[in-house]
Amino acid sequence: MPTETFFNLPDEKKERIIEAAVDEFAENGFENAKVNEIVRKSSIPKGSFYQYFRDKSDIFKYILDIVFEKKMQMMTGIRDSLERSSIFEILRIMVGAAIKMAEDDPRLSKISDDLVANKSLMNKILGEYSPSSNDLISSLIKRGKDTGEISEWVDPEMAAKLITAFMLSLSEMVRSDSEGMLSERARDKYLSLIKLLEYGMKRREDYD
Amino acid sequence: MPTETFFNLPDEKKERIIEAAVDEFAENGFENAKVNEIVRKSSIPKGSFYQYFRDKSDIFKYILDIVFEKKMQMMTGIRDSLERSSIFEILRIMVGAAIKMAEDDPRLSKISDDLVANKSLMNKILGEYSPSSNDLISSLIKRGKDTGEISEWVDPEMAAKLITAFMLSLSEMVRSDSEGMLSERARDKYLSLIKLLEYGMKRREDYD
Amino acid sequence: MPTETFFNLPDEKKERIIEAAVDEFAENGFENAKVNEIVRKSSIPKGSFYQYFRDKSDIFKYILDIVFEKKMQMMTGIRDSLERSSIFEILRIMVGAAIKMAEDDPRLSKISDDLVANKSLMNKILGEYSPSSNDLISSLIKRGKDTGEISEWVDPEMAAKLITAFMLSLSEMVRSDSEGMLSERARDKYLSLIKLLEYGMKRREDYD
Amino acid sequence: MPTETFFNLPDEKKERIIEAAVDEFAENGFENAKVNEIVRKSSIPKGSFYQYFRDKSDIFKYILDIVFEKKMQMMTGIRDSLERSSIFEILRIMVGAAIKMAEDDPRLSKISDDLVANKSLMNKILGEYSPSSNDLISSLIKRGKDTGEISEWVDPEMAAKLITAFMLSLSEMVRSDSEGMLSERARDKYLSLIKLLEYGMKRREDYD
DNA sequence: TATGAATGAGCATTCATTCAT
DNA sequence: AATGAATGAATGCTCATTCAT
Repeated sequence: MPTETFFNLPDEKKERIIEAAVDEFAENGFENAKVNEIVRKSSIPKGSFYQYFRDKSDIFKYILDIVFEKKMQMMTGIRDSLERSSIFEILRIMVGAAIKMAEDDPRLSKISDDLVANKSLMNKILGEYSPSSNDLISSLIKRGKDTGEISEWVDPEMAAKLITAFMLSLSEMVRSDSEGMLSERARDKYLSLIKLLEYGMKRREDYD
Repeated sequence: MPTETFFNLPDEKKERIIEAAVDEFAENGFENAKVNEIVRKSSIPKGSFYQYFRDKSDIFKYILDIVFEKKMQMMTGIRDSLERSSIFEILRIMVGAAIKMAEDDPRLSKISDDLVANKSLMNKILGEYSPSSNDLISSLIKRGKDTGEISEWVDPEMAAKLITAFMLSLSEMVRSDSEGMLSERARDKYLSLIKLLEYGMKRREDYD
Repeated sequence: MPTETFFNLPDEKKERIIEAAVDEFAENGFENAKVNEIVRKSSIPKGSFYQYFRDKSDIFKYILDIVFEKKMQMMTGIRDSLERSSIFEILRIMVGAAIKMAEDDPRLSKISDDLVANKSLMNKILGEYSPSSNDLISSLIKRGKDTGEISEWVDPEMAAKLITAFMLSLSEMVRSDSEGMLSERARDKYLSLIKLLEYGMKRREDYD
Repeated sequence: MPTETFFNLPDEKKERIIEAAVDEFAENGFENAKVNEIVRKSSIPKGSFYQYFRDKSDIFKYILDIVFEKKMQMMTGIRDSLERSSIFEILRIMVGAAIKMAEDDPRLSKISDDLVANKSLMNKILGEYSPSSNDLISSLIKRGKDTGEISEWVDPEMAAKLITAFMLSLSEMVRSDSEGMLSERARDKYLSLIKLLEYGMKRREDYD
């Protein structure tokens, strides 16, 4: 965590530092990000940096906090629907959130995805265990199997990992989508992939 | 390519060097791998390293050759079936190969996956363009749409990216599968994911 | 150009570094000069060097700036006389400047001469083209031919190269002149060489 | 000096090695020439190189021997005329020889010139003293003054150095003369520079 | 003697972190 | 608290020379 000194800074300055760090981490990942560069981009003295943050990991973790917060904001609506909606509906919401995040704030989205994709980094930064979205998703799938929405043969852990990979890949597609794909059509295209997942897992008489 | 000097080395030594390099690249990726470390692990003088390889890229490319060769061995059977089999059959073979590779030689599998996942690295190492498995897969999907196996609404490029992500994720699962899952049951589990994909994309009267 | 960091250094330290660099470059030329040596001679940490200068070229260019400035100081008087003096008068001034420089600051003189003599270095350091003293001198000679001061048969380009070589050689002589030759006599001696050039090129009835 | 081993080699091999060394030294000068490269170009084993020559200096000195020998061949005619010709005639012959050498064997010419121009290299390679062409030329000039051919005010040592610089510069011009300048016209152009020197030094009533 | 692998000191450069004011 | 200079271990790479067969 940043020091008190950091939090006492005027907002504008804090903003500038965060901005610079987000930029640097999104572009280069944790390992290749340079403290020098963050310091340069935010125009603060190098010494100050180490008065605000213990080290590179420290500011990275702080940025991650921001990422998670943002993610949670995007997910509002999920919580409410968690109880009453079909699992596919929930999935659709989550995917929608991921897409929105990738569109609205590609850099935060990138940082988050990097972390999810890179287990050793995750352990290094966040310590041994880490809840991960996998757990949430696999529990959703289990429930889906219980309610009969999802086929018997689907393995929850496996499917959860697949879905995670799928969402990462979606984010990446959105981010690298140079044309922007103009919202509507884009979303359609992406959502068709969810349809794929849904058809894949859905329980049906003629198949099981 | 390594120099002749390298190829003239006693097998034991070559082995040691390759071993060290595979280790280092698998663990750290290209950028973060250290020549120093390869040199230390294989107990050769630093100068020798540069008598065997032009630079870090050189030995990395060489390791990639080994990776591809291994991959090709694993894929035997695909070539033959490429013409006559259903696209899902082919997918099943490819996935089987990826799984076998991840089981047999997790480090090579890791190196390969890193490359597939990291476009900029790919360009840096292998030159500007590079076919990528995406191209193969998306053309398979197109064919599937033509023959009516696959639903109209499936977007080939998107689905290809998804499948690629899926395969990467599969590899990763297998690799991190500490118990080993002892073959049979494991494969079943993994293959069920393909079923998911198949059901997801397959053309069906009641849905399209 | 050096970084701001460098310019903020106490004068004594800047001096020490410049001193060390001038020494090193004068003695070994650009290619063979060692950053390590500059660092050792000036007793600064290696890391600091790279906080002051981008790389070896950077400090070299900076030293060249100093060289040129010095040269310009020495040349005061040329500007004024450029229009109204005979070409031989101008040459005399230039030579005088070169000599003074070689006496006052042999190391700077050496560095400058190296650059003039080494076209490929010049291109490498200063970019593709570079006016070079040849251009100035050959245009002077052309003018001399126009005004009838210089014989018809003199080829300006050739003569310019000769004169450049002559001036380099003069500098070198002065520098290696261990006794110092105590000013007056020295200058006489050197100036006699210009007389040689003058007589050589001057238009005369009985010869042309 | 090369070892006996070297001299016992078949001519073709000796030739190849010399060829490679001349190439490398002409292109890069002594300091920047690489033993590795000589070894590569001549296709001999690295170990052999050190069985033929003590070190890099050793082969360089040997190449210098060849250079001098060649130079002497080119100078034939000088010896004979040394006694009876006017000093300017002799100079003309020397210059002619330098030009011929630069045309016939630009690489040897380059190596030789580098040495003449680089006193510290000369000392390093040939030991403290070294006769140098200067001595010959300055004694010629002295004689010229004695016989009244050359003006009183000419300082022999200085003029000798000038002439040396002049000859180096001539060689360089010839070598870099990409068009080749088709012999005849070329020589004229170059010889006009000697005329310049001659007119410059010659004793004349109206000047002295 | 021929061969080519072995060696290691040396080079330019980078960067996270600490220190002094 | 702010500042920016100081630091040095580490990195990728080079090359003359020696060693072992």
